[in-house]
Amino acid sequence: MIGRNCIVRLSRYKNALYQFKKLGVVKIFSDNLAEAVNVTASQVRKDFSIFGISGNKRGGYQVEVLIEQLKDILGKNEVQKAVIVGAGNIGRALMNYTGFEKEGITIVAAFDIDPHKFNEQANVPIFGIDKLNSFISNNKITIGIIAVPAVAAQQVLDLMEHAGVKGVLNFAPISLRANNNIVVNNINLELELENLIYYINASARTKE
Amino acid sequence: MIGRNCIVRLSRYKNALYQFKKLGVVKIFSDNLAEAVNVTASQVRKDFSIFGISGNKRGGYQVEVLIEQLKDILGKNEVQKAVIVGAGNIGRALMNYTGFEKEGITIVAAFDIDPHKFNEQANVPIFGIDKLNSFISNNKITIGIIAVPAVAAQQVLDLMEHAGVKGVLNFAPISLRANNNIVVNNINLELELENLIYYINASARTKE
DNA sequence: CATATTTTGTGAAATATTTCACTAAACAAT
DNA sequence: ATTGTTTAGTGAAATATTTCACAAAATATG
Ligand SMILES: NC(=O)c1ccc[n+]([C@@H]2O[C@H](COP(=O)([O-])OP(=O)(O)OC[C@H]3O[C@@H](n4cnc5c(N)ncnc54)[C@H](O)[C@@H]3O)[C@@H](O)[C@H]2O)c1
Ligand SMILES: NC(=O)c1ccc[n+]([C@@H]2O[C@H](COP(=O)([O-])OP(=O)(O)OC[C@H]3O[C@@H](n4cnc5c(N)ncnc54)[C@H](O)[C@@H]3O)[C@@H](O)[C@H]2O)c1
Repeated sequence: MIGRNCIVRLSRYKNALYQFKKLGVVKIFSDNLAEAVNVTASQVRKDFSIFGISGNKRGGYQVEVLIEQLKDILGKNEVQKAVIVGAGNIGRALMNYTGFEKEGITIVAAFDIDPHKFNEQANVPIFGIDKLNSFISNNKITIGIIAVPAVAAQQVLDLMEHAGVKGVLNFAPISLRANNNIVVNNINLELELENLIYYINASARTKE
Repeated sequence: MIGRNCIVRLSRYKNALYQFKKLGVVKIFSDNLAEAVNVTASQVRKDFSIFGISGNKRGGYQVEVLIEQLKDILGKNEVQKAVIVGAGNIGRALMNYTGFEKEGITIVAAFDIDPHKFNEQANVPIFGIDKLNSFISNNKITIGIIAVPAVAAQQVLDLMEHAGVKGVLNFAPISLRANNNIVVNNINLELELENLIYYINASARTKE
């Protein structure tokens, strides 16, 4: 199985390629991409070779072709539907965000336990949590986003898993238990800040 | 220099330890922690050995002591002050979040370019971006959070860097250029979802 | 008190990841 | 055509990370 960092780099290459494309760049070399993504040129070539992506010696890679190949590997050639559970601060920020659409990800509905939050007419409708199971199976939703308080997160994950969700992005700062038929990625902002603080201090220490 | 994954694990150990402490657990063994964090017991011990954390053979580690040692390594024994730039969806979600305080991180102010967003009386006051520089230096802020649109992100980073911020958490989905006197951690949610999609598909492929 | 058991701490071994370095293809220049 | 230059592709080497496995310490047991 291919490591997460490698897949993250593929996403970064793709993003960099979008920028290059916007600037009118048509062909690109491994070292241009390397610089844009802050890795070595051989890393770029090795990553590509793992996935059988090839360019032309002395001619580099065609930007458009490369984007398509990366999108293909990353499973971006069909629109992905996601639901959010928890229409609080984070949940609403995500619902209002328009940037996922251009990445082929649509947030189709949200669910909450608090009736004050319900709003079936909103752009992203907010339903009661009791509707989650049928909504997911009727609409073949594969992605769930957990944006509820930590205490409720495991229970929401269990609901999602049972309903047939295949992957979960979890914002609650606790580690969740899941079967291995479901993929869970955690966004833990406390941890990210903590991590930042470590490296700030580490870098201050090195400088003395 | 010690890799990010190792530091991330330290944070996870600490979080797991808080849970154990809450349950009244006083001493703990490497395999308990390993299970809680989903790594091997020797990984736990190796991590600890890197930082000179030691327990007692057959007696394991004292939960309270271990928490303090980890907090110390992670630089959590003093309160850290952070500012947000960009009082939009994400910026406001972070301002309203009370969970950072218990981690010793205080969001002391936010800054925006749009006068409609200004609110100097709010719990977390929102000022004009022109006040950023003096606020950071007067208040010795070390952490900046970028929550502005991608096009403005580099410019905000430059302002922060110039003002003396040492570490930045960036929510804009682009790669930023910084000197190496400043640490930048990126939270790229598009990328995280993309990554999730890759592994969902990969796991579907494996199962056939 | 002696013996058995548990669990740490850590070199060594095993894996995984990244970088090196070189071959060969593609193209340009003459 | 010939020669030179550039750059992809890739095994091999170098590094980094994780796991193994075992000696030594701490504690329990009889
Ligand atoms: N807001 C942030 O900036 C931030 C930062 C870091 C982490 N987080 C984490 O993200 C999660 C959400 O944070 P938030 O600030 O949006 O919280 P919030 O309290 O604003 O929103 C949580 C929402 O979840 C709903 N909810 C609670 N239990 C539920 C259940 N069982 N089923 C369905 N809905 C339920 C609540 O009604 C509420 O609307 C939390 O775990 C938090 O720790 C948030
Ligand atoms: N909202 C989300 O869920 C979400 C998800 C993924 C990524 N992001 C990223 O996070 C960032 C913020 O997203 P958002 O949804 O909060 O955007 P938003 O448009 O709601 O808010 C951006 C804020 O930044 C302010 N701003 C713009 N230029 C500025 C400048 N030069 N100086 C100071 N303030 C400035 C705007 O006035 C606005 O208040 C974006 O880069 C976005 O791509 C957001």
